[in-house]
Order: sequence, then structure tokens, then C-alpha cells
Amino acid sequence: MIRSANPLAQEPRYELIARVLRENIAAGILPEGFVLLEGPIATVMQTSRVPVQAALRQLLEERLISRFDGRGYLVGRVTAGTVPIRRDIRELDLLIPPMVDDALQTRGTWRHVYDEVEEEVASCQIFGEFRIVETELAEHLGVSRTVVRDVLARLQERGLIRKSAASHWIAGPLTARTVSDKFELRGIVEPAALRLAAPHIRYAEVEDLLERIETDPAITPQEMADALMEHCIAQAPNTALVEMIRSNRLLLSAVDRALIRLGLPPDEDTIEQYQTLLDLISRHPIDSACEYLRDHLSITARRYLARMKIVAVIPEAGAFAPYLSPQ
Amino acid sequence: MIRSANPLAQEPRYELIARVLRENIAAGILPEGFVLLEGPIATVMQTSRVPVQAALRQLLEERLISRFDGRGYLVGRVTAGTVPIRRDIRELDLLIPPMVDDALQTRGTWRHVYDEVEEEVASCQIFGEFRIVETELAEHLGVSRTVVRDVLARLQERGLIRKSAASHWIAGPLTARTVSDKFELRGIVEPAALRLAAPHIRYAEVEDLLERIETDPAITPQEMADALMEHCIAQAPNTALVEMIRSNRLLLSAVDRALIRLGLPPDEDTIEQYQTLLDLISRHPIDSACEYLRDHLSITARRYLARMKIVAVIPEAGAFAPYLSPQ
DNA sequence: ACCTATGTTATACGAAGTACAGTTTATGCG
DNA sequence: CGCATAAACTGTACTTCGTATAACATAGGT
Repeated sequence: MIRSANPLAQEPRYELIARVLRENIAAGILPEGFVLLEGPIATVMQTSRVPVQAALRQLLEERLISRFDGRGYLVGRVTAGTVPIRRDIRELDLLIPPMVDDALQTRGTWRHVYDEVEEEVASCQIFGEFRIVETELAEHLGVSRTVVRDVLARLQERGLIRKSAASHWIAGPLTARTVSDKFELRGIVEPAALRLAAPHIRYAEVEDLLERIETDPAITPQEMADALMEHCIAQAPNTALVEMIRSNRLLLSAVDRALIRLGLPPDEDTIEQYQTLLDLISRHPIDSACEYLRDHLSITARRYLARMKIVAVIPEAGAFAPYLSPQ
Repeated sequence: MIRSANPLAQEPRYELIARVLRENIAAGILPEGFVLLEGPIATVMQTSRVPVQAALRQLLEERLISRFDGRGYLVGRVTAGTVPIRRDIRELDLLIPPMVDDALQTRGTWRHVYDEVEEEVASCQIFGEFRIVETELAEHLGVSRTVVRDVLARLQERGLIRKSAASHWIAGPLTARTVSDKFELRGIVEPAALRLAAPHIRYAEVEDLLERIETDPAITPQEMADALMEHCIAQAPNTALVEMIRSNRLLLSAVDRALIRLGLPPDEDTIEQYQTLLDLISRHPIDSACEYLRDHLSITARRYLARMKIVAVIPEAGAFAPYLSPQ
């Protein structure tokens, strides 16, 4: 029983490809008589030809397609009057469900379960120290210990879990120290990145964001933070720097999401701060934006710590993933 | 055939413990008639009692120790006249070879092979793109694919290798862009860390370093860089920051060592720069040191790139590890 | 279509840590 | 000195992790 966000992730590629073709035939996007060729399909699906072959064989068995006197397969049954339609399949704009597309992109089970585990592991840490047992997690995810160990190794490398003296996996506790260290680091690198990014920011997008703040009252600080990261900071032409910023924010934003889920209302005036910041970025010398970002981060840090303290004393923290046992 | 720097690393703990006890009995540090108790030995060796038990059983089989009417084991053979010596083993100052001590500290084969692989993988990257095949590396190291995959996963997390579209492991190439990105990042975070570290630096050690520069003509820039990192920058009371700096330097210093091995002479005047820097740190306002560090890093970056270019064209780069195949 | 490499599973076993019950040793006290 | 009691130690069962190994499906390349 895999709890991945994407249940399609475990299915073999040929299944996914067969599914896509099936749906496109049903929807009439692939018309009767269309000539299906392995190579072009493989290109469209961004995969190799082997799974396409398998998918086609399967569809043939289902009688959705048929062989004919020539290379490839024809959509539908061949009758005397069928005229093969030979066109580039890319022109047809196949309907590829995003879930399937996502599942086709990444290879590796561990990638599909990783995000979920990361989220749960990160967000439990406000409530103290938790232990993770490999076999339990494996059972929970419905995968083998190999995959679990892969996930755990990466969580360890990314600083979300560690090993106890007894070599057991331990998550947390998230101390005020950890959080303020991470915010301090943000205060150092994010303004610097913003400065480097300045020449590469697409300012039209920033204006759109400002527009959205004005018009959309439901916009959340998390969305703003993500948008700021993607449109401004991540535009810095320094991969090492941007990657580092991302990984440093990982734990913080997971915990933030956990706090929201627990019902802590986000600050109203944070939105205003983002508004000011975006305004500075798009209409003023970048230095002022950098300085403001630094201040904003130190304010955010204080609020973040305050919110953590409130939640930490909630007795009914309750809903941890079953593989997380409090120590 | 494991190529680890420390061949003792593969042996089980009880072997190591038995070895230590054996040597200490032979050396007479553990006198005839001394009462060996599991618990205290476990404490001294920083382990649990189980491997100590195993070690004692082994020594008993070798007749180096014997049981007697009471708890524990006696060193040597029991005769009528033997009087049990009951003393705290910690007072005896057991002889524990550093190699054994090191091997006792870390658990896990992958840790023992990791450093070697990291060094080789990092340093080959000046010469372009290399491929690593899991089974070949496994054979080379004399370990299973499990361990190799663990090592590779961590190398990937640390940004030293990646996967190709075909899901093969690829190291490198180390581009000028990568290097200057990393140096740019250093220029942002290292001065900041130095500033945070200032109140925590043990200035006596800095003075010692300055002294060594004066007196020891054989001192290398690498040693200076490491010393600066450990004594000054790493003293910053922000774990996240220091860890980040460490991981960012990893590739750069591995490549640097590779360049030295290839016979590129290190700069003479770099030493002078470190001298100035340490002088600023210990005797002047920290801001001046931070500024100087920033300048120093940008100079170092330029030189580093120049040295890379020289080496990259050496035809006989030659001596890569056998599991690294150029693409 | 064959060859090679990776991703994953399943299984097995050794090594090491923990918990607990039961025994021995040390210590304090009369 | 003898005894009671606390503290220390051992034996053992149980748990978890580290590694090895074989096997197979999937995928990419030629």
C-alpha cells in the first residue's frame, strides 16, 4: 500500500504508455487508421522504445489497434477501406494526464515516496524527538527496506534526520537554536542571492504578483514566500547558491506548513511585508530590497519561534505518521 | 580487497577489542591476576557489553585469560596462589592504538570507503566527464553493490556526482562556471561566518599559527586554509552555516589536492595572504579581516581557475581510479 | 534484438545495542 | 566480624541495523 502522492508512480512504464494511448484513442484524438510508430511515440513520451513496444503489444491484444501491411500499427480495426493516416504524432497534441506525465518523468520509487516522508518527518520535529524504524517505514510505504534506506540516507544528508549512538534513526527535536541558525543563514544568503538575481528577474512577473496581492484577498504568506523564491531569489545565476538556499529552507517551510495545518493563523501583516518587498524589488535600487529582505527575515524568525512555542505545548498534537514513535 | 585507509575498519568490534586486550596483556599493562569485567571494559572502549563478551570468550579460548570463582575473568592462568586484583580498569591507561580507536568510533563499511571514493571522484573532474558503474566500483572496493549504492547516493546528495538521462552515474565535468559559483558562495558566507565566529575564536591558537608561518618554511597553503577553517571560520556558533561552508569547500579542496599531486606548485604569496589575514583576525577589528578574506577569496578563485586550465590540457593526466571511465 | 546497467525485491545472517531478571560484590552499620 | 542492603555486574532474549547475495523487471544503446 503505497501512500505516494502519485499512485501511478509504481506502475511500469509500459502500463502508463498503454493507458495514455488508450485514453487518446477513446477520446478520438488518435483517429481511426492513424499509424502508430514506436520511435515517435517514445520521443513524445520521453522514454525509450522498449516500453512503447510492450504497450503496443498490449493494445493489440485488446484489439484497440491492429497490424497492417506496413510498419507500425493502425488505430482501430483494419477493414478493406481503411486508409493509413501517416502524420507526425507530435502534431496531434496527445492528451497526457499530468499524473502520468509526472510518473513518466522520474525513475525510482524512492523519489515518489520521498516527499511525503520528508514532509511528515520534518513537521513532527516541533513536538520533540522521534524514532524511525526501517522495517516499520517500509511496511507503511509498501516498499522494501532498500528503498527506505535510500530515502533515509538522503534525509540524513539533507540534515533532517540523524543516527543515535545506537545507530537508530532519529528525527528532531527542532530546537529554537536550529531554527534561528537557519534563519540567520537565510539572512546572509538570501539578500546576497537577490542582489545577484536582480539583472535576471522578469519584472513583469513581479508586477503580476503585486497585482495579485491587491486583488486576491485569499492569497497566503506561503504562496508569497514561494513566489518570491522562484521569481526572484532563484533567478540568481549561481546554482550552488540557489541549491543551498533551497535545502536550507526545506525544514523551515515543512514545519511552517505543519503549523498551518494545526490551525495557527498566518500573520496578516506578512502579506504587507511581501508587498513592500516586491515593490522595492521592481521599482527601486536592488540594495534597498536586499536590506528590507534582511529585516523581513529577522522579523519572520521571531514570529516563527513564537508560533513554534505556542504549538509545542498543545497536548493534542496527535496526528503523526504511524512510523514515527516519540522518544 | 578493501582499499580503505584503515584496514581495521572492516573487522567486527569484538575482534578489535580482543586485539586491544591481547596487546595489553602481552605488554604487561594488564597484570596477571587482574579481574576483567565486561561493563567497565565496555565503558573504556565506548561500546556496549555484547562485543566485549565475545572478545572475552575468544581470549578464554586462547587461554590468555581464565574464569575463576567469582565474576569476570582473570588475566593469565589461575593457580592456587593467584590473588584476584580488583581495580578500576580506567586507572590502568590501556594502550589503544589510534587505528583501532578510529575503527571503533564509526560503524558502517560505507563510511570507511567513502572518503577514498570522494577524493578520487572529485579530483578526476578537472579532466572532464567520467562514468561510474556500480558493479565495477563494488569489485574495486571489495564490497557489495548495497554499500556502493549508499556511497553513490551520498556523493549525489553532496553534489559530486549526478545521473545521466540514461540513469548512469556521471562525475564532472568540473566547469569554470561550477568553480566560480562555489567561490562566489564562499565569498558570501565565509566572511559572514568569520564575523560571527570572532567572539569565539581562541586567539592563542591564531598566534601559534602566525608563529608557525614565521618559523616553518615548509608550511603549505592547504594547511593554512584548513587551519583557518578549523580555528576561525568553524568557530562560528551556527551549525547550519558551518556545515554548509564545509560541504561547499569539499569539491574545491579535493580538486586542489589533485592539482598538487599533479605537480602544480602552490603559490608562494598565498602564505603571505594568510599571514596578513590571521594578523587582521587576531589584532584588528574583525570587519577588516572579513573584507580581506573576501578579497583573498576572489584572488584565490582567479588563481584556481588558471591552475585548472593549465592542468586540463596535460595529455597524460593518467592515473584515475580504475572504476572511473572517461566519457 | 541483444547487451549492459540500474532499480527494486526478498532473504539471510552477523553485529551491536537495550532491557530485564538474576547473581555477585561492595558498603555501611551494629 | 557478621549481616543487610544497595550497587554493580552478568546472562540472555529481543530488536534493529549493516551488508551480502541472488534474482528479476525496466530501460537505454548499438
